Amino acid sequence: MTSSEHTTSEDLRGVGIRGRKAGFSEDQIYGQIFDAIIEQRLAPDTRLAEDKLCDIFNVSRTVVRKILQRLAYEKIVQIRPNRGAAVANPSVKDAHEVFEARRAIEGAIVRTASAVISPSELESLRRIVAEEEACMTRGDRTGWIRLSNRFHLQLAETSGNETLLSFLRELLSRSSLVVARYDSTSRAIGSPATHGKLVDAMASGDDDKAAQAMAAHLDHCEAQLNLDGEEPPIDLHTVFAGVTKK
Amino acid sequence: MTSSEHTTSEDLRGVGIRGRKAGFSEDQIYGQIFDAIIEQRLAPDTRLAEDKLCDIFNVSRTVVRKILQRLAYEKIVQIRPNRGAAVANPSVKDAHEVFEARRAIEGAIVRTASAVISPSELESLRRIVAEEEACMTRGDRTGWIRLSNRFHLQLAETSGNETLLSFLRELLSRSSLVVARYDSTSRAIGSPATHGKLVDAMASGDDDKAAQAMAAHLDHCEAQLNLDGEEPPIDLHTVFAGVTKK
DNA sequence: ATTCAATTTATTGTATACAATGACATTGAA
DNA sequence: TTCAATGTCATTGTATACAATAAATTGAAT
Repeated sequence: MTSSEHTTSEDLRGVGIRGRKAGFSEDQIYGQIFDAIIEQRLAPDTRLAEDKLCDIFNVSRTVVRKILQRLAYEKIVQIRPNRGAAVANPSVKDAHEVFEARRAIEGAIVRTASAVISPSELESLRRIVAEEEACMTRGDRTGWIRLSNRFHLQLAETSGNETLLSFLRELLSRSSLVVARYDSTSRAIGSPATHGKLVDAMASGDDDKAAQAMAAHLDHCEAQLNLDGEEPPIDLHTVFAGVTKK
Repeated sequence: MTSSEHTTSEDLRGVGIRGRKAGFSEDQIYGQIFDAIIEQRLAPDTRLAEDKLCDIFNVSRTVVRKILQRLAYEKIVQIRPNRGAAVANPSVKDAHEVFEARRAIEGAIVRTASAVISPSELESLRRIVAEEEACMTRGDRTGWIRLSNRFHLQLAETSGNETLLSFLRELLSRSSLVVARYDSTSRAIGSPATHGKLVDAMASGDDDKAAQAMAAHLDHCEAQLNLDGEEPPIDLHTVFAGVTKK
């Protein structure tokens, strides 16, 4: 109980989550945990014990619990009653559902967006695509994912529909988890070239073409995932928990 | 402070919300508040003070707050920092967004559903439509709204996509608030006949036709709303709060 | 009377104490 | 060695106390 106080939170700190003496706003803490999950510094099924998070961020369990519940609403964290929170571990079905939902929502988004997008917004999108390419060639997977998400979010923002935007935000987070879980080679992030074609279609003002480009893009990403094989090997951990003697 | 203990919660109790001595699960309380809002027993902008809810349901503020946050996440309740929770009062823009999102999501749902729906599920849908007609002729607005929501939810359930289902659940709740706010004559609930046509299209196996029926249905509902006129008169209440002398 | 400031009151935000639950280890017998 | 039962420990669930904030009220000065 003496030494444990140090080791407890070290495993989370070691993952890039840092807290200080005092004063971390709820949103900041939320953002830190969110980023750690999305950027795959916290793997699926990693337990998020309340006390450890309290130690790290120097806040009470009240606010930690609030944040965990928020993450649970967004399906990034799973809370099981009396058993605490853990980073969500999406099933194969979840993965399919997320992409299906993205097709529906981003289809609508891209149609609206291509009708109202301004030249400067088009330019901004192209800039993101360029940065994506830089990340890809440099092998910066984390940056690449972040930029890809940024691309899709910006599209949603130009569509002007905050409701669709918030749905997409959730779906993008879940997509990141799906990629972390089912795409070891990062092929499912979606190539910058495809994003480029999407921008071209929007620039031409043909919303059907743009919608089709988006659908093709999402189909392609989903196809890159290893969803056909065996079920989540992470369950093995639980399955063999009683067998392996420590 | 003696008599206030009674009056405090009476205004909420008077709206059909009832608590007992002890023991109300979180989900039950959530459901009671949710239903009261959806069935329009609690009007938009009605304040939901934590203490009063605690009195009514005999639980601590901890659990009441958790429930309020959940409702806020679903955009049925609005929480302003340090100022408490109130029944959400959707703006005109919100109303348009909700219907736009429903077109996107229910379009996808109806396509998938019409591909996999069974005869018994078709029959079940028809039964709901029949009940809707009964409610309409009898003038039972509450029952009608409930059944209409039930119809759309069941469709989503047969599609099998839980992600789209949960999005739709949120959108239906928000739709109910929009109807409460912008449709005094209840024309925007959508006529049972339109639901009937939708079922016919699905029965024929033509998913394009079914999707089109859904789109037409939603367009029709949205068109029935009074969204063009002046901005929310409910704000007047606040505007005149300092003028009218009690 | 009206306006503004100061004070009081009501309500929400946060921390913490205690209760309840589930996980784990130890024990004992088959 | 395996299994079940039991007790201990770690962790989460709930209530409550206190702090912080915003609203309401009071009172004086104009």
